[in-house]
Amino acid sequence: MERYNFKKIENKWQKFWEKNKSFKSEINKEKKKFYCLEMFPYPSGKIHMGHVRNYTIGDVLSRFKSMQGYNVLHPMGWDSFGMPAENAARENNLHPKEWTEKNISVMKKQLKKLGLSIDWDREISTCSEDYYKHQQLFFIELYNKGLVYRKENYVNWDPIDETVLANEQVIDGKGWRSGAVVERKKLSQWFFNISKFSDQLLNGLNILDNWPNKVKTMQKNWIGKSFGCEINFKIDGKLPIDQIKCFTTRPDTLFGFSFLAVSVDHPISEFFNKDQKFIDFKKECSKTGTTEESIALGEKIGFKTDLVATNPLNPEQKVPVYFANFVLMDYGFGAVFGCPAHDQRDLDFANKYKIPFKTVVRPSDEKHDFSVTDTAYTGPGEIFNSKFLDGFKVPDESIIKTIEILEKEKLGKKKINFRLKDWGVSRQRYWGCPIPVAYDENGKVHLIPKENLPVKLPEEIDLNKKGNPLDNKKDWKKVKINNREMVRETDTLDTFVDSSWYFLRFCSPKNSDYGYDNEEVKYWMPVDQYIGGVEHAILHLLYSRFFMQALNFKNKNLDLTEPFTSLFTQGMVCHETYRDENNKWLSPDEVDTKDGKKFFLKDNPKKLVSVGPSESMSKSKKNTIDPEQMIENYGADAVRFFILSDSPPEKDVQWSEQGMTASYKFVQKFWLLHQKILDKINISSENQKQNSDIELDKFTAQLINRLNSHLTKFNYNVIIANMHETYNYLSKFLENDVSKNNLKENYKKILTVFSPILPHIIFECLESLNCEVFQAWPDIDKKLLEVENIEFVIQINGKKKAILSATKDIDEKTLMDQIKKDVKMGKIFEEKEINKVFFVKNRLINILTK
RNA sequence: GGGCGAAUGGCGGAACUGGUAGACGCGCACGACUCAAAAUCGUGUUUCGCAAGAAGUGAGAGUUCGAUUCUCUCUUCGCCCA
Repeated sequence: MERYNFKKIENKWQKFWEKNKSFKSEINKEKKKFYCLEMFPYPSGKIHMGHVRNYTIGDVLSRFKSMQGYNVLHPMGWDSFGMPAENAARENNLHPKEWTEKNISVMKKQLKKLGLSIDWDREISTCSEDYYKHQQLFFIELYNKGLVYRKENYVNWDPIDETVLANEQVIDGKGWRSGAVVERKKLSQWFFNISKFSDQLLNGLNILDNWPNKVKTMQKNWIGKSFGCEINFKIDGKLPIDQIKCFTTRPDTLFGFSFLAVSVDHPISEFFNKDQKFIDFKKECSKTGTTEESIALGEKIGFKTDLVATNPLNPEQKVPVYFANFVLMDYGFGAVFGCPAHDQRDLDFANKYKIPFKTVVRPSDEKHDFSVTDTAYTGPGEIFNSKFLDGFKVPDESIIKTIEILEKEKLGKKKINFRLKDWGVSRQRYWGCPIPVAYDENGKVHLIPKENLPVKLPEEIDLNKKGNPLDNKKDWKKVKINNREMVRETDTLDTFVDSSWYFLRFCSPKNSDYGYDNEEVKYWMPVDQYIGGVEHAILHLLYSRFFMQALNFKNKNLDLTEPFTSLFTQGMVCHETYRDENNKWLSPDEVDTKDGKKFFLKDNPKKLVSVGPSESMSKSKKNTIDPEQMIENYGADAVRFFILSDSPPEKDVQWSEQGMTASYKFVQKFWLLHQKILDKINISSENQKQNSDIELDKFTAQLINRLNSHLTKFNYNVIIANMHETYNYLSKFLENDVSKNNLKENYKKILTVFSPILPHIIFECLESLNCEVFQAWPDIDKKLLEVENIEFVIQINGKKKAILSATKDIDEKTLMDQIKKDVKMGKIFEEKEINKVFFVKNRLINILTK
């Protein structure tokens, strides 16, 4: 018997699918559509195991849905703008475009080797002019709708490289390449007005029933709607400042007011800009960084001003005004009122600067002597020490009533605040979509006329020069609009913009006059199932949702606000980590073991290797496994089988060599079994159905029934277990005498339902069984799911004592009689008196004795 | 610091709406084949116990005839936000 030659067979079917355009998708209004989308990859060089997992999950679903009769759209493309291309270009002296295109061609070949059911005719690449020209049009559309604007904002500035750094390029406050201390610098930049849709983006989450709650909570927290009030504090001092506005969610603690803190970027700071001490303080603040994290962890420092603020509810109370590093200008109004007793951060600050304060909330069970010293009290209770607020229940009643009082006295007003900030889309880089605007000699913004789009990236570029590459490109910058000399915008768009609408492009990838075609989008959208890593739970998904809002804004272009009906977030692929005696990372193929406990260097078995915990695969820790190598060694079917087998798709999975070989062996065994089944069919004759035939009918029906549910719930690891069970069952089953056609029909169904997992070998099996290779998903005869005999669990006092086979739907009395007749069980009733009996139909009986 | 989630054999994990815990795989042990090994096949494999039996799903409580599943407290771990 011939061993299964996966290389030959996989290649054969991949060619077959390609030649026949088996996965080409076209509008067909007769059929229900299913749009299955996996997050498209960044073409970094080669595919990694994360891609294999992501795309295998999507492929199984796509194939399943199309067998169920859906018209499936399953496209693939490339998120191909971005920084790594520029870095690689510098290192290898290769143009970003060439580098990117080379990677795409490699990765496309690799993906094809996985046997994915992708409609490659719809392939898109965000760095192609054909894609980004539409994006420029969207930019103009959004600009005209008033959703795009310019404002000054801080960036991480590397003074040596004269470049803006992304947050992840700042390591310990220094530029990752130059090592220079990073400065905060103000630049004029482009923003998308995402915060305009805060409420819609928040409320939209409510209809996304098929999104993981985790992701919805993350988005909800990110949007951060808070209910509170704005309060004007009267200011006295030598400066021309009358009042400072604060936002607070806890106006009810106003009698605990003990200082006012403002951001160093607050407009009033300009009155201090000549004070050397303030300048020093501001510099000190910039060292602690701007992220909320560094502020939370860092030391809280303040700069005391001579200003005095008045408590609006208690005008005789005057408190000092500080600049403080923990107040951010872009949240609220850049000013907070400090209430140390009921906010830990305020308390730390007050204790540090010895600012006196008062406790105004006490837990309901505490009496008059409650007071805060080192730990702020933020829980529920009631207001005290607060005159006319005394006795209000904290939090709800106290906050609402206090706001009512403030509004009545015209001291403040109710306000909803959002944490969500507008989306800064300017990037001072070359490899991105050019922003289609120019500036006249007065710096006024002019849109590039539509007929002059796309604004193409210049081909020739020097990435080794300091500064923004496009800004250095003097000839490219010059542009004539309406016969006026102007200067182009040299920033490019954040690559998150590229991925915010690619799912629309897939519906009509070749539409030339707009980013998408309305009719196609109406048919295919929304995405029925979106699959990707949870790391994109916030930004990418929120930006995509925003884009739908923005395209619909004013003109209801799409008549659709949520792009992704269902979302599935898959876990990561992990592997053990290895280090040598010098603590240097080692890759798995440099390491060997005999017993799975002691590991040593392959080249030098005397050198022991220390084994670290299994972590998500990453190049920096060298714990990666190359998918192409695995496909080469074991075949795509075996790799698909393994990546689905060991863990539920939403959880992390451990890569293991043993698991991989086991999967390979399964594929081989499956092929041998297939030969045996073919032989059995050949030698069997066409008989009347016997017991064994009916048993097989039932097995098949139950299998399909279980698979239906597992597939819709993404229990793919259980499907793999079912495949093993089926293998075990069939190999035993062949010992029976069977009816020829019955075996063939059942086996065909079994092959069919496993084909989404192992498409190549199953297509080969179906072909050799003389069957159509594209099978429809089989229906089940419901009668076959019924069972005649139930294995009843007999419990005495809640403990399992025996199992008794009884006919289906047996009643309690008949079953009790049977139990009493039973040799072993009967005795119990002689000894003990029955107190009560619990009978669960077709399941169990629980007998309680005295 | 806040939010969310998880915890089941040596390991990965199964268990429908509360109803036989440990499916399936890996590993391990023994056996067959072999001069031998690998591969393959077969048997076994939660723990304690010779056995009958008992205990058992992170710990402790609660609801229930019955809890891996529901409730509360705690511990540990993970993720996200900070």
